Amino acid sequence: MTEPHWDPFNRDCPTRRLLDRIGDRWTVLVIGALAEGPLRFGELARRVDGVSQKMLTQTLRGLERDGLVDRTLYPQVPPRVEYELTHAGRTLREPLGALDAWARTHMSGVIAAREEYDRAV
Amino acid sequence: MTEPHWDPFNRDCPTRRLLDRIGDRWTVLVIGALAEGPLRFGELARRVDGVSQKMLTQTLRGLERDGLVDRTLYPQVPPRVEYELTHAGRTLREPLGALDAWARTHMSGVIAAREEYDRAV
DNA sequence: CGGAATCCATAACGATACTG
DNA sequence: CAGTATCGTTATGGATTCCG
Repeated sequence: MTEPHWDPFNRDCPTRRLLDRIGDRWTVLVIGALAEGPLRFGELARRVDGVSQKMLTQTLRGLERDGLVDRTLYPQVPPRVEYELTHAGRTLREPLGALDAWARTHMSGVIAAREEYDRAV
Repeated sequence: MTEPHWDPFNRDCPTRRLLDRIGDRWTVLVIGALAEGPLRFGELARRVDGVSQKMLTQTLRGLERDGLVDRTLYPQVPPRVEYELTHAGRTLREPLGALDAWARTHMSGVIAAREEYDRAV
């Protein structure tokens, strides 16, 4: 049986492009916060603990640009802006959920290994 | 039906810790290169196109520290060093493979959306 | 309320040179 | 071969201020 493998070998493979896209501190977290449904800007800011206004805006713009998030402006005063995952964005929930499941079951072991390693050094 | 969701809401959740771990330019690519079996340092460097010696070393040290990669030194001259995924490291192949599958099917659409968005601006 | 614009600190990374 | 050490650059993100 051949093990599954993905192709990280050349600079322009889809995997690298995806990593360039979601490999920052906030993108995955914002998608996670939007996984259950639309949220306003301020709600998002409160849910994703620690994100600054600037980074939240920047992250959302990037996701919008890539067709993963829809932005809806309700022209009121004060303005109301809602963000929600597009269809494409929703398809990301599954693989990201798998990654999260891995984190929940294995991450404590990783932390333990790390502390063990640091003691040895 | 409640949608599956993962918890990105507080700073210390496992998901954030995982993202801190694999959310750099090279870690996921190195795991991918090791997915099929052990490799020597030089082989890894050639496969992960564009990685510098420094970053490859640094990435491998981090993975070793976290118990995801084993390092075996064969005391010869010149030295031979082999890296391979640990059991924990191998369990990461599946969720990362799912992410890669997503990239292969959706990434071209993402790129297209991006170019469309940039034309509009 | 939901940003945009600016400034600044640091972390991430790459290139190069050297070594057991 | 498989690193380590150092340096310089760029990317990233945080804090602050201002605005419709």
